[in-house]
Amino acid sequence: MGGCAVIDKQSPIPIYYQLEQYMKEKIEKGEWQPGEMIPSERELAEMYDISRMTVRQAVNNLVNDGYLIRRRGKGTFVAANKIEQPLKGLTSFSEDMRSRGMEPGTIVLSFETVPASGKLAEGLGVTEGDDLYEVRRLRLADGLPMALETLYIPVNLVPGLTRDVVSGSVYEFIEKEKGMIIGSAVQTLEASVARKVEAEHLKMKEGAPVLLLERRTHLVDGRPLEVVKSVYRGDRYKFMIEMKRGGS
Amino acid sequence: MGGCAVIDKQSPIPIYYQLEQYMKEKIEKGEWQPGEMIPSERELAEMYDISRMTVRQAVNNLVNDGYLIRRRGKGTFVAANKIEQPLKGLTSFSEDMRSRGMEPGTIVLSFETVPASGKLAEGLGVTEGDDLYEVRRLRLADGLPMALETLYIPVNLVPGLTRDVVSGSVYEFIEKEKGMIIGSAVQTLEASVARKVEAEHLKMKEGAPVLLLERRTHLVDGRPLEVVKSVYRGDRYKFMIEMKRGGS
DNA sequence: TTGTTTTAGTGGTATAGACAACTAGAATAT
DNA sequence: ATATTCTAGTTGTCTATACCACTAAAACAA
Repeated sequence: MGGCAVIDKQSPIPIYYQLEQYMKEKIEKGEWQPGEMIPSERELAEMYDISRMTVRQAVNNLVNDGYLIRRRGKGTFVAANKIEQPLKGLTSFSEDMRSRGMEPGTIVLSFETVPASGKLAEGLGVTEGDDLYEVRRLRLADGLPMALETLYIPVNLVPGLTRDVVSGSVYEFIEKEKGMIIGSAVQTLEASVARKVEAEHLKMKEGAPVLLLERRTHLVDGRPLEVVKSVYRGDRYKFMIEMKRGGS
Repeated sequence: MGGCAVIDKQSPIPIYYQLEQYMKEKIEKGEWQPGEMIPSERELAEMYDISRMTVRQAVNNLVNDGYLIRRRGKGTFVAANKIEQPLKGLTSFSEDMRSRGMEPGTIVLSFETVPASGKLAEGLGVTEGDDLYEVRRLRLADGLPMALETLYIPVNLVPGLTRDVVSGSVYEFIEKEKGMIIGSAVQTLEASVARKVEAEHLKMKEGAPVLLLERRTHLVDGRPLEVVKSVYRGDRYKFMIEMKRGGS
C-alpha cells in the first residue's frame, strides 16, 4: 500500500506541483494509458485531501503541456501518445528532406477531431466549434527526429481523412484523391527554445534552440486548407528562401 | 467616461474572458506599452469588483499567450511585441521595418576592409585575398536593438562606400548612386541562442533565442553583391514568407 | 418500441479570504 | 556613510464553497 504519500503538505514544494509531477509520471510510465480517463477533479481532491482548485492548477498545467485533455461533462483524459507508424510519402517536408539528401520519415503521434476554437476557426474560415482534424506528427530525417508538427484541417473540407492517410502525404491525398489543388501558403518563422514536451519528442535538451514555423495553406480557389504549426530542431534544420525583387 | 462598463457580470461570456479580451486590446492598441507595468491583480479585482482569482485566470491566459510577464514581488508587465507583417519578396532592413510600422535605425559598430577568405570569396565570386568591405551594424526598430548584422561587399564592385553611407541604406546607395539593380537573394534562417557578444549588443540574456539569417544577394546580371550575416532577437522578430506551390 | 424527462457526474466559472515568498524603498541603527 | 531592519506592495499558493453548463445513461411516459 505503500506509504506512498504522494502529496506532502509540509513540503516547501507547492502541492499543485507535486500532484502535477505525480500525474505526469503516471502518464510517462504508461500507468495511465492514452485515451484513458483519469480520476475526476473532485476525486483527486478528496483522494489527497486537497482543494479542487489546487487539483485544477495541476491539471491545467498538464493540459497546457499537452499531457491531458479536458472534456466538459465527460472527464479529463490522457492525450494520445507516441504511436509508431512510419511511412514514406510525398509531402513538402519529404521533398524538402530528399532535396537535402536525407531520407524523410513520419511518426503519427495522434489523430483526432477537435472543435475549432478562436484563432484556428478564423484562420481556417470555419465557424467556431466546427470539427477539425488535428494531426500531430513527428517528422524524421534519416531516422532522426527533425520536427514536431501539428496540423489542422476542416473536416467538412476534406472528409475521409484517416490515420493511414496522414501517415503518408496529406497533400498527395488532397490533390490526387480529392481533386483539389493547393495554391499558396503563408509561412511565419521565429526562433524559440524547446519546451519539455517538444524536447522529449525531438530528443533534445529543454531550452535548446528551435525554429517555430507556422504555415497557412490555401487552395487555388482561395479557400483556407490547413494550418500547420511545426517545431524544428535548431541544430539540424536551416530554412532556405529564394527571393526575387519585385516579383511576389 | 461612458458607460464603458468593460465587465458585464450578467453576460453569459465569462468574466475572466471579458477581462482577458479587454487587456489584450489595451496591449494591441498600444495603450499599454511593452515593458509597462499593468495594474496589480488586487487593483484590477477592486477596479471591476471581481475576485482576484478571476483576475488571475485572465492574466494567466495572457501570460501563456505571451502578452504579459509576471514578476513575483514586482508586478505584471506587458511583454515585448512580436512583429508579424508580411515580408514580400526582397527588402532591406529599413524597408522591412517601415512596412511593419516601425522607425528603422542604425548604429555602425565597425567599418573596414578585409581580405576575402575561403567561403566568403567563393560566395562573392572574387579571388581569395581580394578586398572586401566588412561592416558591422546594430539595427534598431523604434530605437530598440533588433538585429546585429555583419555585411561583406567586394570593394571593386562598389568602390566609394563610406562609413556615412553604411549608416544609412546600402541598397539605396547601390541602386540610386551606382545604378546597379539588385535582382535576387537566397536567404537561410536558423534558430540559435545568443552568444555573449551578441547578447550584449542586443541587450538580451546570453542563451536567449535568436534567429540567424544569412543572405546572399545578387545583381540582376547575376554578379554576387553581398553576403550578410544577421542575428535577430527571437522575441521581437518574426519572419513571414508568402509562397506559391510549384517548387518546394 | 420510441421518445422524453430526470438524474448523477463531469469540468467551467466565480467568490472571499488567508498566508507565504519576494521586491524595493524607507526608516533605523551602527 | 554604511549596514541593517522594517514596511508596504506585489505575485504565488491554497482553501472551502457555490452554482453553471454539459454529457450520458437511467428512469419514465407515450
